[in-house]
Amino acid sequence: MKAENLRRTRTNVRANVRNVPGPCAHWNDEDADFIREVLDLVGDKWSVLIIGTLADKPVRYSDLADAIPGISQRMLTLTLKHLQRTGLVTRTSYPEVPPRVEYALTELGTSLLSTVLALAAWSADNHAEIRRHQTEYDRAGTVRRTV
Amino acid sequence: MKAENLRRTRTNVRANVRNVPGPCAHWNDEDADFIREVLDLVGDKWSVLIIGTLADKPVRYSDLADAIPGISQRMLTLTLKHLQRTGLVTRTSYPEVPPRVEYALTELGTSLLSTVLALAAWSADNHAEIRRHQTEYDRAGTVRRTV
DNA sequence: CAGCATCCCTTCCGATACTG
DNA sequence: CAGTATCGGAAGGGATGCTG
Repeated sequence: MKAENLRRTRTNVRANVRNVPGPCAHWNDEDADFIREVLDLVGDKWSVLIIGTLADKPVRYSDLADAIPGISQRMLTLTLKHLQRTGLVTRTSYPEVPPRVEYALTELGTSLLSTVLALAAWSADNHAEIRRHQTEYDRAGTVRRTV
Repeated sequence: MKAENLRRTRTNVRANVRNVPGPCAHWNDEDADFIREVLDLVGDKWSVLIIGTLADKPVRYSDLADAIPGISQRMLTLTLKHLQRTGLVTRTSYPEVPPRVEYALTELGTSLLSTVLALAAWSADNHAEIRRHQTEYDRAGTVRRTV
């Protein structure tokens, strides 16, 4: 189990501490793991784009590649497998020549889509304000660039 | 602008194509950029944990470090700066000895929290089913491990 | 058409040491 | 206490070539 490198350092102190303050009022440590699992899935570079593309109909592999700007073959395949494993999409291959494979959202995938749409709406709503903050923050950092 | 390596390859073909199919019924390419920006922010390893910890009261630097299991000093500082730049948290330092610095959610940060809570709820609700799919998927892959 | 395997460069991030 | 600076391993992800 390679527990040998649990040497206590200044970082990551809390692992060895009893009686810690709860991390957050909205979830416990275990919940935090779950949400991070979902965020790792959803926060990756392509998953959300794929889910969005599959939103209302099954799409075949090459059509996905065409529909999603900039995705590489490798990442398309990898992400689809990942989504499949999580139970968000299904893969159906039709024994024809030439071969045809269609990917579709499962019910689970659809339910996640609607949740993600809330985030998309937030993004659209607050995009301008975020930009404002960013440029202001960056401008403040440029003061006295003495070099 | 180093446009020289725009040699058209089999990957990433769409960049050179006119008349492409829209990527998704729920957002256009530009929206996709915004949502990915937010996902990059929120999908990173620590942002959500920090936001959750700041949910109902300002918290000082060292208390954040204690409250969030496993975070390194480097990542705490980095993520806080990132969240600041985006306008989700504020930093207030009190000129005392010893120094005290408190981080707090802005209104923007609070609004994002409530959106993220929806995702947290989804995670909790569907965690068990996701696990089911994962183990089933993995079991299927273990068939005929001939080596 | 629908992938898989390989190479390789970039980014992320934890550990560690040092400062106002 | 609240950071900054630097290093090195691990992971992410694009390009390319090959297969059923």
